[in-house]
Amino acid sequence: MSKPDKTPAKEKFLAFLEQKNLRITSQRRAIIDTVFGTDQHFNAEQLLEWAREIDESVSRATVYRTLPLLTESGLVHEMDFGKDYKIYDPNYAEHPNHNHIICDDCDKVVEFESKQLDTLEHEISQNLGFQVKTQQLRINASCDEMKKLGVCDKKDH
Amino acid sequence: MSKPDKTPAKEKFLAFLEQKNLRITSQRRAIIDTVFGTDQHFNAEQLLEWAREIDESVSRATVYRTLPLLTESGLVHEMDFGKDYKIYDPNYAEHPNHNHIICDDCDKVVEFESKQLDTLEHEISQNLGFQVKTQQLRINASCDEMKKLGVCDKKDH
DNA sequence: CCAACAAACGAGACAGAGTCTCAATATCAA
DNA sequence: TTGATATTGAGACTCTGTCTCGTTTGTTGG
Repeated sequence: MSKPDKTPAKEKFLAFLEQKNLRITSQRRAIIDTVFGTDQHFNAEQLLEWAREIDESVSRATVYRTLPLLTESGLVHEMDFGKDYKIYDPNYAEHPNHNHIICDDCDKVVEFESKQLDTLEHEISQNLGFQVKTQQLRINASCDEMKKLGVCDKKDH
Repeated sequence: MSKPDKTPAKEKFLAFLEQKNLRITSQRRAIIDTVFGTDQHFNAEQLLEWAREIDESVSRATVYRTLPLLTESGLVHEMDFGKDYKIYDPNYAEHPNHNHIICDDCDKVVEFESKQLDTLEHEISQNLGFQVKTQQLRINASCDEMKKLGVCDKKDH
């Protein structure tokens, strides 16, 4: 549930703010506590909702202003999969360069890393004359197998 | 410039419409002629603009209504890369399952296919208990090497 | 502790992509 | 030709995200 080195990310981000001469406001605290207090992916609207549970005064604008700082710090990863899919990953520092499988049936997002895949991508890119900067692989799939094991939690909607 | 079997896609789509008991209107004709008359990627707004050159009466709503039909037919592929990156590929039937390298410097989009990559993706997914339905790999890169060869057309903006 | 400056704030206007409604129109089979 | 109905355009609307502006709040130096 709670990982042993979960708090440091928060400290790192506070240091990041200080280093950039940015102020630590109560609203930012609420946002930071939310982000680094969860293991889940989230989108901007969810973050707003959660942060408001800590500090009701947090506004939409502040959330949108803080998200770029979080990604800039390298501690949170932004994944822009298009409409309804712009989500943020608070565990990026621990698992950079991971890929995503999205279950079309239950919207579950599963992450994985593959050195083999990374290598292949770099190889191909280099052959085409490109230097990889970032990559984003998304696989849409169905997880019938997993349902049997109760891992795929089918939502009713 | 013009590929030898470019027209068939248009015929296929007309057949697709007929099969679904959908009507062939002048607006749809304009859109179809545009889509299957280009090799380029495009977004909804560009398609609207181009189609209006053929038939000025084409509306935004009709473009947005027709795009799902085009993707449903399997002849056009939608790639939702998020903000400003939802683009459509009219050559999908000829090159399914291809991947994209986007040059961050010049916005050029280069496509590639890799059997090795596909196989690896399927392998990994299967190991995690998923059946791949669609996949989308986007690599953001810089193409300094290509610039020398004049392949990367740096835009001024 | 206070003052003052700048950073950060919230509210709400705005922007862009896309969806939806509805009355009018066009297609196509009979 | 006609009639049932699919399709249309205009524009209202939604949603995500950005921007402005007047106010508030951190921070630093005194």
